[in-house]
Amino acid sequence: MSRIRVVEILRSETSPGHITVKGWVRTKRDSKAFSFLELNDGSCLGNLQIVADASLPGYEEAVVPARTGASIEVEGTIVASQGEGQKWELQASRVVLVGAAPEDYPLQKKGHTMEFMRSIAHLRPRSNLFGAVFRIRSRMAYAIHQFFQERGFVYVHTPIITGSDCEGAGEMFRVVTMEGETMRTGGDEFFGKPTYLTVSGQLEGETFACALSNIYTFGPTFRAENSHTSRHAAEFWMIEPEVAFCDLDGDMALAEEMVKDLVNDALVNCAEDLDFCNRFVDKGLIERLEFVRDRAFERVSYTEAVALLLASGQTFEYPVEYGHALQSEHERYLTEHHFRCPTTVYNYPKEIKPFYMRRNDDGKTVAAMDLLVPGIGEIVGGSQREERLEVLLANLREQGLEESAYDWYVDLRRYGSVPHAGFGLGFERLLMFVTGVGNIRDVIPFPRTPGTAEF
RNA sequence: UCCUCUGUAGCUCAGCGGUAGAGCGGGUGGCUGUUAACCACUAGGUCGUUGGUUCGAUCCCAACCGGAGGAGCCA
Repeated sequence: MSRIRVVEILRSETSPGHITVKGWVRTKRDSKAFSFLELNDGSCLGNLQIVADASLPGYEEAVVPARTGASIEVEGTIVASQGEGQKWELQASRVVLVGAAPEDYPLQKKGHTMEFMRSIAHLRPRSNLFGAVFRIRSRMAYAIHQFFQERGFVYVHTPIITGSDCEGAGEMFRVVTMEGETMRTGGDEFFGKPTYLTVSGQLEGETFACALSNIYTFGPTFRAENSHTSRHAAEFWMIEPEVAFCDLDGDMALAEEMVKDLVNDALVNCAEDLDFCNRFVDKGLIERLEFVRDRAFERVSYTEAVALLLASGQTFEYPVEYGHALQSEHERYLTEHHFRCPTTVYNYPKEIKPFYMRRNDDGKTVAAMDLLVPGIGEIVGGSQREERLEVLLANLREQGLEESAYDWYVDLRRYGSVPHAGFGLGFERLLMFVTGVGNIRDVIPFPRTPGTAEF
């Protein structure tokens, strides 16, 4: 008999009748005459309650040893439950123990700390929270493709191994080939030159935007920063759209629309899992997501933001000063106290931003933007790109960068240059925002952070 | 890289200058259409590592290792 998924049964209006389910035992309650088993197969948060009479053939061999963590296959009839707490239950006619779980199975029927769960990352998806988080992660990945595909964006796979050693977006991991235990470098490089793991697909993405108009990338990104925070990982996923014939306003509008769309998608399609997060992770989660979906985001220029912070009367650990980057505490004040909603800050001083951002007419600022959300900070960083050849070359020189290394990038400005803009959205930061989970390590299946590459 | 906190049973923690306890989990028995079930009994620990102080250290000190939070950097 073919297997039916638990989610289908739990959502069924009428009894699916005689069926087979397969999954893992979450808990079991024995009585003399029968056992209750809670079966979860990962198709949804909820478990299916199974009633197994002690008179079943094979009860001793299959049901008795089917303790928490064991995998089983059960055939039987779905009937309305006599007990409180569930609509349907499975009256078993046959139970097969597929894989036993000894009594040292680490996941107990109690709350565990997130730290402990990280130490058993191979088993934590079997818990309620991590099952929910990773179903949401999957759905959000799908929703991202849907968002862009519906708007005519082309998905581009930019390289993971890159030779651009000064993308300016952070410390990079070096790619080398091994000769036994020694690394082959110098004049004997596999690629003929030093290569690195990408820190951004933006520069390559721009080339495709200047051909296919609207593109996006969605893939792994690597930073070798020695960061020990709840918001940084060495390996994470990033979404980077790039749009030709687009200015900063269009860029900001796209970022805001995207965040709203993804939040809405989660509310609609991950309701049960979000409800769990709302109850056990962050009590205000759903209210906040609905707020983000329904209300317009705030927009302020960097100059206005600085004035606002100076006028706030707040004492900050780092003083607010025009020309300096906004500190975490400043961003937090804006999103969590002043506006109390997602906020886009734009037009930053050119000195604190990279060479490729478009110089504004005031000569002092560039057309950059950061979308900040309460609780997390920057979730999107983007800009209109400098499309004027002479200005771009001047920027390269001003920042002491080797012009020849960016030859192909500069070519975009030599041949049919167009105004264009784009941004990067940290996938995991979005997930933290959507699930309320406070640590990036808990929205990545097997997180890589300094000193940790287990599993 | 810097600052702070932390490391005691499988898990979560308490404790004390004279070598340790609880709850949960595990095991055994009982009971019940149960649902983080309940009741009784029971087994688990060279108190992160290495030095130092001391008659004596799990407890005090130092270094190291691991974990967490914050800062910077950013996504």
